[in-house]
Amino acid sequence: MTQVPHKPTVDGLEAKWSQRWETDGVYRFDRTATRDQVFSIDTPPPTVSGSLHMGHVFSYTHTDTIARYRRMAGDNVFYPMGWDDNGLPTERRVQNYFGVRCDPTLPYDDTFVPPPDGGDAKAVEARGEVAISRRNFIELCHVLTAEDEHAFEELWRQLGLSVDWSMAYATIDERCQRIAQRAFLENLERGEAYQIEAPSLWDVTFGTAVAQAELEDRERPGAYHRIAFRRTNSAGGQRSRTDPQGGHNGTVEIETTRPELLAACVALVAHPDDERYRPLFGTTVTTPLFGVEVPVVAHKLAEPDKGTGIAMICTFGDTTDVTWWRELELPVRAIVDRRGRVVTEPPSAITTPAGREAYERIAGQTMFSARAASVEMLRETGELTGEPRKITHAVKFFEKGDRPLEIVTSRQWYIRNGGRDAELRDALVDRGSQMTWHPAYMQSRYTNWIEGLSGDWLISRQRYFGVPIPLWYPLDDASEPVWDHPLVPDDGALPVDPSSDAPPGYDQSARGALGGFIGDHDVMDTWATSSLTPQIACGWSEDADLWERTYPMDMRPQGHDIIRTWLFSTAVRSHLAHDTAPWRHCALSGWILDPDRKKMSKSKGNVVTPTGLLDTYGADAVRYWAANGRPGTDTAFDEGQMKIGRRLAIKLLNAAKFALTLAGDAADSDGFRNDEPTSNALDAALLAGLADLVRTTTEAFEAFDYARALERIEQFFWQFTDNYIELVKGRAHGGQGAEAAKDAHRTLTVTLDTLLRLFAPFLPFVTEEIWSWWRDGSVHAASWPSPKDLTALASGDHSGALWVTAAVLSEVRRAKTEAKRSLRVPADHVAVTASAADIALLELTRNDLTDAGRIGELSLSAHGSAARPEVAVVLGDAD
RNA sequence: GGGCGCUUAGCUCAGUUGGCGAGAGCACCUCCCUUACAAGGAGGGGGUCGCAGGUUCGAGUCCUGCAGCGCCCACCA
Repeated sequence: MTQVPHKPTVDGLEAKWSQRWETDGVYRFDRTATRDQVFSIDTPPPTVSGSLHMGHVFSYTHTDTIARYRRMAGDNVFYPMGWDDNGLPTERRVQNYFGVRCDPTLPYDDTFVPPPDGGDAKAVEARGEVAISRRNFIELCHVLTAEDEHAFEELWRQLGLSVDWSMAYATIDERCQRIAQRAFLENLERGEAYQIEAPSLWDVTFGTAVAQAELEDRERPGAYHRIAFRRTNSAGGQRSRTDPQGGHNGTVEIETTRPELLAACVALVAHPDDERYRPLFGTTVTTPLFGVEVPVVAHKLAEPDKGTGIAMICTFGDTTDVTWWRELELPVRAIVDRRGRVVTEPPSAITTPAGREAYERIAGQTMFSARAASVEMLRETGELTGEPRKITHAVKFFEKGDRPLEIVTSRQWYIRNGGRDAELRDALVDRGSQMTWHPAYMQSRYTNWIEGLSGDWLISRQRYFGVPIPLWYPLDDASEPVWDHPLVPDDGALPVDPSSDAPPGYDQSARGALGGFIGDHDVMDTWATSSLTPQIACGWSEDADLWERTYPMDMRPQGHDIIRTWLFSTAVRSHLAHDTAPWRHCALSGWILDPDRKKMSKSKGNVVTPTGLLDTYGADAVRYWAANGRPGTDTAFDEGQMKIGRRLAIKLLNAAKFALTLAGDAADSDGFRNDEPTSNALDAALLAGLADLVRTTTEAFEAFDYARALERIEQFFWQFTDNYIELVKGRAHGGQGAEAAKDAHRTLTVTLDTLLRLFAPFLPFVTEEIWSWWRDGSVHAASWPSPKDLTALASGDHSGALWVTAAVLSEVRRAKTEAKRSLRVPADHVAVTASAADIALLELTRNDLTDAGRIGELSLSAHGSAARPEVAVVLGDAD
């Protein structure tokens, strides 16, 4: 029985229905479904240490519309949600909030309780940071992230994501750690993970190595310093003249932005074809200040038109230095330590008293101070030519850091990703072609990234809140670790923390002892866990049954900015472990830009919080805004769109109320299984249009183009309310007899029913509300409409009838509006001239038309094949 | 330097195999309290579809070149 409220409202629907969906298990995954019946979604777990922002709402809504469509289309949707709480952002929060510091050398303290003054910044500052073990630190991370996750889940529910909450996971939870460690150990076993000591990019603030994928360039001011090197075999005194023209007389001039690295200089390099420097190849020069003899070498990466065309190679100033050092087999003369300071002990190559003295002045200094000191010394000795020339240049930063990266040599773990192996690289590029990209052009970002890789994936981090590298190293007779023979845990023991657990066959007392062991202190990069979300979500190595039903996954939604990190690293893991692509479809979402076209981000301070908007406009309205963002396209934040979304939701409520009232008892019947098709031209035209709409939106959804689907549905809906309902009012009220009314009632019922299903993926709350007035169950469990059912309801081809009738009605309205009269004013006489075909259709709909337009006399005449009807209107007297 | 994308009304954007006068929403203007909806409804004004060529009976839609904007990447001395 239809129960329509008198004054329907969109307010309060979120709380009402999200609760009902949960208790009814509307979105629960059906574990009995086989792989071909399942649509599995690899939701990228959002980072919980920050607040949710509109970008999240935007892209997660896109995914949800697809999920809801697939569910209605008959798939069993596997739609879990995860939280990414692993990694640096959480560490920083915990550190500040509780006032603690992680010291991985400390033993676990199982009696530890969090400082009670957590959150009280002043109290924390007064007492200073407390050092705790890694395990204790991680426990605190769990405490804090659990709260964050709760808040996130609430918001997602308010937004109406049709997630199966029973399958939530967190990347630092025990199961995820176990899977991450197991996957790593398998990589190790297959030779895909390896450890080497090599120069790598290093963040001096966080004290950790970072990976290529985590770099970003930032423009920074710098200066070229022109510095003279003395040619060793040119003899002469200690202070040879410098030659402003370029130093042919006994000196060679280079330009550098990093004069503080002079002590780390191991060679000068120029292009092999550079005539100016050819005579110097094979000779040596002496470094200024430090008096170290270094060779002049040739390499094709040296660019003749950059600086003076000859550069100094330091170990290590930038990644080019690393390439030169490796390919030219130069010695190491490192002077930068892990804190970003000059090491106190000078390189052994510096032997002269003057050199040692010069080194004294930079030892222990920060790069900044060392640079100033170096420049000063070079001025004193006259080896600085002219003044430093200011420039702006790009410098590499860790994306989360705020000091330039240095390059330091350290022992690190890597996973092969094609960066040093053409065959693997090609195979991974190929995997990209096994996935369908939405939009398609995004694939080139994936391909480009792989083709530009310069090394394998560095996965070890010298941090704490992360999944530990599950290895130990035996200590030899000299108490030196035997790096080549790591000790591996038993699978049953996973996850392990090598800093507090002992390896198989050892006792805890052997830790650090002669002939004993040490644990690996490092954790894995957060991406090393995040890249396993398909394995985590689908239960790899833990739940074979679930794995069988869900992997490889159907869809991976994510932002286009993390193709190089998340998407790519996930492809790597699946390729190595399962020899498959992780997903069939990659759906990329754009960013939310503020009105100034900047990406919204916390650091820019232009973030708008979603909660307030959800409260103001309602979830359906916010979803409407999001769903209007084209796949892959950056979209401006626009509250105006939310207002329109809210209006749409309200309009839907009112139109539904009205349609159901008009339809009366007919609404209670199915509507689809009526004996005879309608013969009314207007009804048939509407139903034909509706069938077309269903076809179009189905195609759009199959191509993951939710935005296109919404656009079409909305367009049809307004046509339905503005024209069809207006035209059919009189007939539905019985103005043309009972039989004619029945057709109208059924058409109203069927159209509303269909529109609700079509709108359901976008406006889940308001559609569910209306559905509940007159239908059983949830609209979200209802089937997606079929065009066949709709065309079966209409007899004859009258598809143009609605259009031409509405066009005439519009002309009549215009006449009234332009006469500044009310639409209630009768039109005494309306004369329409149109093509024969249109006139024939108008004859069929004339009663509806005269009702809706309050037309006294309607005369129709066919004339030629005019494209659009010409309408002459004579208005009546005042009402 | 390489790759990708964008450039349509004042603003935000649709326009999918090239086809009969170029669309929507917002903003602006006019009118209407019509018994579904005044946080509404009915109408209206406004665009040489970035520029220059080309293919075609016909191009916003295809091709070439150019320009501007944005993003990604690059070994940035």
